[in-house]
Amino acid sequence: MQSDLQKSLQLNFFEQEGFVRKKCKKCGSYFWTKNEGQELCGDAPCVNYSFIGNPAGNEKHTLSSMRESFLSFFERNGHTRLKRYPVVARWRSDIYLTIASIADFQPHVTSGEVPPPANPLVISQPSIRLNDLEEVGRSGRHLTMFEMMGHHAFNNHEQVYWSEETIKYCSDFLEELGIKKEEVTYKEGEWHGGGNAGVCLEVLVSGMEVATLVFMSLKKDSKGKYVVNGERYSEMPLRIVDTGYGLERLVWLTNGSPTVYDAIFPDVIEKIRNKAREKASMHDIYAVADHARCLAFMLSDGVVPSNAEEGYLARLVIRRALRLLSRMGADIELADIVEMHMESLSSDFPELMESKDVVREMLGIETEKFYKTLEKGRRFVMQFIKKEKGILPEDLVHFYDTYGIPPELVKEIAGMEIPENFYSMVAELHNRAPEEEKEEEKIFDYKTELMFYDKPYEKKFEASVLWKGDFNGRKGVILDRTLFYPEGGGQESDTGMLIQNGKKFRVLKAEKSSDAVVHIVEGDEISEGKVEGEIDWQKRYASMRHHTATHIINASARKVLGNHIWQRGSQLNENEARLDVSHFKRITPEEIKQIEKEANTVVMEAKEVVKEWLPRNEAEKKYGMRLYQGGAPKGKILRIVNIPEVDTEACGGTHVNNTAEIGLIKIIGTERIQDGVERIKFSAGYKSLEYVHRQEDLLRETAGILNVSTSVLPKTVKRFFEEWKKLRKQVENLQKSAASGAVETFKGIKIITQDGLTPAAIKSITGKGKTIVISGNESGKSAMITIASSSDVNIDCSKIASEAGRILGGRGGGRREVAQAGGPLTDKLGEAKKKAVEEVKKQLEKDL
RNA sequence: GGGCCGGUAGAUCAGUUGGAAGAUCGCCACCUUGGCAUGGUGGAGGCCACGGGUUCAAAUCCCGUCCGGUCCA
Repeated sequence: MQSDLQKSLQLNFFEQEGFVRKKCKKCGSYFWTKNEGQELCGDAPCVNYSFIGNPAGNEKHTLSSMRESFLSFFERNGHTRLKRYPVVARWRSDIYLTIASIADFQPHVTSGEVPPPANPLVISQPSIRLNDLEEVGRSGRHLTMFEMMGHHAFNNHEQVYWSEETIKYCSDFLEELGIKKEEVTYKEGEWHGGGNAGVCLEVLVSGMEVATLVFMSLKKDSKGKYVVNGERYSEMPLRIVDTGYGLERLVWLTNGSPTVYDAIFPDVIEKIRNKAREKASMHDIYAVADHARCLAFMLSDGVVPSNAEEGYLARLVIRRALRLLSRMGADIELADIVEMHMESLSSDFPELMESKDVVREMLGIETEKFYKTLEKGRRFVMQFIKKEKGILPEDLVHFYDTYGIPPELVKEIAGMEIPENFYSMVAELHNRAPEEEKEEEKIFDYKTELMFYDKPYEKKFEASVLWKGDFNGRKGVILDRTLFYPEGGGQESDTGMLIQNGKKFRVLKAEKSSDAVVHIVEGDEISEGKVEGEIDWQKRYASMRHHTATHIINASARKVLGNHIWQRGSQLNENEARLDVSHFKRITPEEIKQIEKEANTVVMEAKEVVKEWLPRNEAEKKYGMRLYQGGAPKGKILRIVNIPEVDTEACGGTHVNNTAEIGLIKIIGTERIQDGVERIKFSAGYKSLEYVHRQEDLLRETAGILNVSTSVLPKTVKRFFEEWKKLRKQVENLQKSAASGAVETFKGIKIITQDGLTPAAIKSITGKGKTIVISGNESGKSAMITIASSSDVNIDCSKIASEAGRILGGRGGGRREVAQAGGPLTDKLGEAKKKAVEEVKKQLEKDL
């Protein structure tokens, strides 16, 4: 550690309380202790846990009582208590899951852009980390989901507190738990994450790290003077106290049980054990109990199991739990275990129970899917063994990667050993070059006033040219203000005209570049000075309808399908809109109708669409995390589009003033773009009408062909299709029974020449023996001949086909017993058939 | 977001280098039996996902669409 950073940890607290700084004999790190004789840092692996069977503190705590002790301690000491954030980090684009309490405030608060929701604050944040998945259950201390309790202070303009106060709080809190200063060791260290870094103190009790006190004062900077973990950092104006107390670890510490699992959810473990086989491994039972708790949070916070993104992480945990459950032969469903957790957690987190039914259903579907995959895999492996006579390690990897067949299953069937480096072999497959860095965007210092927010219904405006020139190879113009909506938030850009001195410049597109809007134009050179602008109102108004309709469809889908519905993307233009939502099964036609009905009800209720600008914190407080449907918005002031009692979203798009303007919302179809994500396509206003008209035309045209009324179309089409199938069969059968064409007997062999025979008929005829069939066929631009013989006739049809094909101007070939020839010269079909008969006879003569 | 597989009879799947659409189970009818399980014989059931391309010829090769499976970040 760099010495100036190190010095910042020489706190007055240590001096006043009689702590001494020492260097660990084993690992060489520096630590603070009250015991002069202490030689080791007090952290694993230098020392072992000493609290097992010998709990620390004056009272055995539960999760609930420990959490409350922590939160109320800091509340008493001037901190504001915050509710937990979801375990899905929807406000962040760099991580899927919330991995720490500080993650709640990254990047906007830690960057200084947005003030913290309270300062200082205290929170207990459920966090999920899947890095050590393999260790969970086995190590006795690893968890996939844990609560990180943290008190945070953000020191910027106002100075809240820094390291001295932080360590005092920590020490006082531990003493309240009955852990004396003599029992605590503080180890110096560095911390980095999420683009920030700083020094930290690890708080160690009885050999376990129970908390980390981080003093975040650095930000990533390639020219910075500090180096942490190989990256350069520089000092930042915002200094952040980031503490993380492990709730589960503290509970464990005060219980002294053999594992952390026994301390935090003993009842769940007991129930699983009762249902499991006698010899089931405790490691497996612990792991299942842990995974189920993780799932309780993930699934009820709206993660839908999927083959991509955070949904895949949920599936990973589910499948691991299912595998363990089946290994221990447990007579209990995963959903039951998850529900047990939800019930016992519900007194502290009542929101978990709200999605109980959906969670059950999702787990049911996932369980079914998993066993189906296993069953398919089992059959596949058996067949593979039969065919290939052996399985190579590469095959094992391929099975897993492509079909999801776990190697254990292959081992069970084929008895082969799983290579030690199996998972690194899988990783190898997915190795790829790091992504190319994006080209740096042109950054302008100009700022364009966005007029379309205040005046969404204006069509014309006047403005001055601030800049003109080349913009990524096209002509660009920046104005001081504009009505043109630049591409963004899934909404396409406006088009229109710029007019200067009577000269017109077509605007093809508008793009945002930092604070400026660049208009991409066509035409002569524009000059400095004033311009008039006019947007293509038809296109804009249709886009506005589609955008507001998108919010309504989102809300309607949530109402019909459930609370797990979140927007996963959207695209809209003047013609149609599509909305991707998280959902765990296909949306049925019936549900589509319901969503459509809900949406159009909102339209008919003629609700006002309220648009307002709110500071981020205020908006979150007022409307909650549901705001973030379209991903993570930037900035400290958010634009809120609110359809009262229906939907509220942070959104920068253009919207109509009243839902009645939208007109008919018509859902056109759904697609499943990935497991767990459904795309709903729809249109609004005139576009819906156009769609309905197209559908009607289609029906009328179809009915016209059949000369029936549209109402009997299905019945009629069905009848025709059935009849067609029946007739086709009849033709086949007739041909089989009566080969009525020319029959000639040559050397005791029947030579049948009849055109238009179906393959099935030819087969049936040659099946009788001593027969040769030559059948011609003309279809459009080409002629074809099939030559077939029964197996007791010694001729080579392939050669004959080759000859005949040449006559038809093409080629021919096939097998000995049956061959085809064809070519474009349809008028030579007769000649080709004659040739074929001649060749047949020639071969028969030779044979005799 | 990226990669890899697949879509053939009601179900599970074969289908070789492009050259006549198959097996097993299930279904129907008949035979065997006092009846049932079973056994025997015969039969029905396929726009080979859809659209386009290459070719004399495509279930097979190429492209696109739709539907499904799976792994990774």
